Amino acid sequence: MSAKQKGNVDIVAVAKAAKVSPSTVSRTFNHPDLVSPATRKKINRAVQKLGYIRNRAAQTMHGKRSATIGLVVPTINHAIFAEVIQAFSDAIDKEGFSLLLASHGYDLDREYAMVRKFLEHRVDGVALIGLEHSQATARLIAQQETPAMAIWNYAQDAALPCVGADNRQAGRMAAAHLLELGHRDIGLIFPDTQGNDRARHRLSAVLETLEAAGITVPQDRKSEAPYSVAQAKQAALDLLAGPSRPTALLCGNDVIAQGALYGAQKRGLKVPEELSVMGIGDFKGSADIEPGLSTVRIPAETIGTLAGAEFTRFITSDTPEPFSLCCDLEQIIRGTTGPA
Amino acid sequence: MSAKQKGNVDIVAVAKAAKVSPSTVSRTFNHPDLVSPATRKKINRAVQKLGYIRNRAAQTMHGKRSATIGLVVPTINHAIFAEVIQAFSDAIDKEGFSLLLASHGYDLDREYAMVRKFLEHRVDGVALIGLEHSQATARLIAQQETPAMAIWNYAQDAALPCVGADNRQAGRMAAAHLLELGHRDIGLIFPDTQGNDRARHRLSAVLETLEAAGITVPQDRKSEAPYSVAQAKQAALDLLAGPSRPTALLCGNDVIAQGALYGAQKRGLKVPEELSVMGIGDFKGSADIEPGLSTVRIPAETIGTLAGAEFTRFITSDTPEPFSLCCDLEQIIRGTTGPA
DNA sequence: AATAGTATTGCAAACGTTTTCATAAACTGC
DNA sequence: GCAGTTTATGAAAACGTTTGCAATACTATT
Repeated sequence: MSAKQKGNVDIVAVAKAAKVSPSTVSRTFNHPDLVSPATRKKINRAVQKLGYIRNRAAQTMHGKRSATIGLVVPTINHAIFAEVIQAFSDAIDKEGFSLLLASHGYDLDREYAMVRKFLEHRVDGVALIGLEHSQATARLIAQQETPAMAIWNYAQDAALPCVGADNRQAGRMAAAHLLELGHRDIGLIFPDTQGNDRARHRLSAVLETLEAAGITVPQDRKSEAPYSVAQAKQAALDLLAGPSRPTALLCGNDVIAQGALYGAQKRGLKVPEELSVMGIGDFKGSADIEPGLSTVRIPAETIGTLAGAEFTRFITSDTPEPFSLCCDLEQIIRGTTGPA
Repeated sequence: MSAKQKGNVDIVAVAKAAKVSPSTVSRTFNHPDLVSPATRKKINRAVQKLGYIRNRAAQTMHGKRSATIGLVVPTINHAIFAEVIQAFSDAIDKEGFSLLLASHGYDLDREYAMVRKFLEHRVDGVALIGLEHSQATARLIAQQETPAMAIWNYAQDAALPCVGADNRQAGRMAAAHLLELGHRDIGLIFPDTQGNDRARHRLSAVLETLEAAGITVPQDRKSEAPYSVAQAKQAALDLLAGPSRPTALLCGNDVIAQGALYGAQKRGLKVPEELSVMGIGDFKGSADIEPGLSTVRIPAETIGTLAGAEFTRFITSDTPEPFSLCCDLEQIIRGTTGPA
C-alpha cells in the first residue's frame, strides 16, 4: 500500500523489495534501456510501494550534476526582476533543473557571499544580473570552473556569456525620442549607479545623446531616486516645484517613470500636454497605466527564457561553446510623451 | 597565493596541505571549539591557499541538514508574491539557509511535481502558499516526514503550521467598508477560485457580508479576471458598459483593483465621486497610484519574514513544536472610495 | 613521581548513490 | 552443438563528508 516504517527508504531497500541488486535499481533510473522490461516493472512496483524518492545529494556527491542552477539578483521584489526570474525559472525547470535564488540588495559583497553559498551547494551553474561584479566573485567562479553567465546586460566584450540588452542603446533611444519631439529642457530621474551598470550605462548614454544635440543637463535637473514608486514620485514633485520646470522627464526605468507620472498628476500637470514622461523597461503594467507609459521595451520575459534555455544547453552539452545573445530593444510610444 | 591545479580541492587536500587528518579539518568547520587555535590557523591558511569550498552535497548525504528550504508559489511574476518571496528569502538567508524556488501557475498537480523535485534535493523544509493542496502532495510530505508549512493563509484548524492572514476576514472588511459608505449596487471582479483558496475565501466572505446586509449580487455584476492589470481593466470596462452601472467595484486583489481603476479612468468616470474602487492586499505601489487605492492591508513583508523565521526555528530546533501565526489585517482608506 | 582527568587528534565506518568490470545467461549463425 | 555475440545482472570501489571511538599528549593533583 504505502508508507513504510522509517524515513530511510533508499535504493538498497528498493533493491531488496524487488529482489535485485542496487546497481540494477540505479540503472533503471539512469539507463532504463539497459534493464529488462520485466525487472523494470518489478522495481517500479517496489518504488511505488515504498514511496522511494531519489536522493540528489548522493548523486551529486558521486559527480553527477546537482540539477540546480543558482540565480543571484539584486532584488526579487521588483516588477522587472520578478519577470525575468519567472521566465528563467520556467525555462530551466523544463530541462529538469531547480532554481536556487538569492538577492543581494545591490551590494556586490553580498553578491559574492551568495555565489559562494551556491558553490557550496555545487550548483551546476551561476547566473548573475548585469556585468559588474566584484573581483572576488570573478575569481571565485573562474577558479571553481563553475559555468557562469550574466543576464540582462549585453556587451560584445563581456567577460561572461550573456543574454540581455544593450543598456546604452536603451538610453540613447529614450533620449532620442524626447529630442525628436522637440524637448530641450529635460529632467532626469535615475537611481544611484553605484554597483548598477544597467543604470550607469543608460544614464551616460542619455547624457551623451543630449550633449550631441547641444544640450547639457544642469545639476538642478538631475535627481536621484531608488527604484521605488513612492520615492520617485517625491523626486518628481521636487523637480517640478521650481519656478521653471522641464518639459519632459526621462526616467531610469518604468518604476521611476510611474512614480514621476503620479507626481505630475499630483501637481495637476496634464500629461503629455504640459509634461512628457519617458520610461525605460516596459514593465508588465506600464501599458495599462492611464495614460499608457511611453518607454523603451526591454523584453524581460524573452531574456529570462532565452537565458535559461541557453544556459541549460551550455551546462548539459558535451562540447559547450560560449554563447551571447543581444535582445532587441523597441521604442514604445504610448500616451505620456508628446511634442514640447 | 591562489588557484590550485584541478577543481578537486576537497577536505583531504586541505588536510594534507595543513598536515593534519581530514577529521580535524571537518571539525574545524563544525565544532571549532574542539580543535586547538594553532591547528585551526594552519587549516584556515590551507583553506585560503587552496580555495577550498565546502561540499554541502556530501554533508547532506551524511545526514546533516542540506541547509535549503523549498518554496513553491503559484507565480513569481507578481507584485504580491514577489514581496513575500523576498522577505522569506532574506529571513532564511539570515539563518544560513538557501532558497529553492519554484512556481506552478495555480496548478496543484504541478505543485505536487515541484514538491517532489524539492524532496529529491532533500530540502530541510517545504513551504507552500495557501492551505489548499492536492491529496498527493499532503501524502508526500507526511510520508517523507519533511517539515512543511503554509504561508499566506491562516486557519485555526489548518493541517499545516501556517503564517498568514484570514482571507475571509479580509473579504468581510472590504465589503463592510463599502457598505458603510452606503453602497448597495456593487460590482465584483475576482479571479477563478479553482485551486486558489485565498480568492475563494475572500469572495465567499464578501458575498456573505453583502447578503447579511440584504444585498444579493446579480450575475451581471460579477466578473472574472485573472491577476492581470490588463485583463482586469477590460473586465472593468465591460462591467461599466451597461446602461446602469454599479456605484462601487470590489476587487479580488490590488492588481485587479488597479486595472479596474484604469478602466474607470478610461471610461472617463471620476473616482471616487462617480465610482468607488476597493482592493484587497495593499501591494507595494498601491499607495502611490493617483488616487491612492483604498484596500485591506495584508502585511506581505511581515508574513514572509515571520514565516521564514518561524520555519527555520522549527527546523533547527531539537524540540520542534508546531507554530501558527495570524497576522492582523487593516482597512486602508485612501482615495478610491467615497460615499455612494 | 604517579595518577587521574582533560584537551587534541587520528582512524575508520558510514551516508546513498553511480559506474566499471566481471560474470552468467541467452541468443546467433553455421 | 560450438565459438562468438549480445543482453542482463551483480560485486565492489568511489564520491566527500561527519562522527564515535581510541589513542596520545598535556595538566593538575596528590
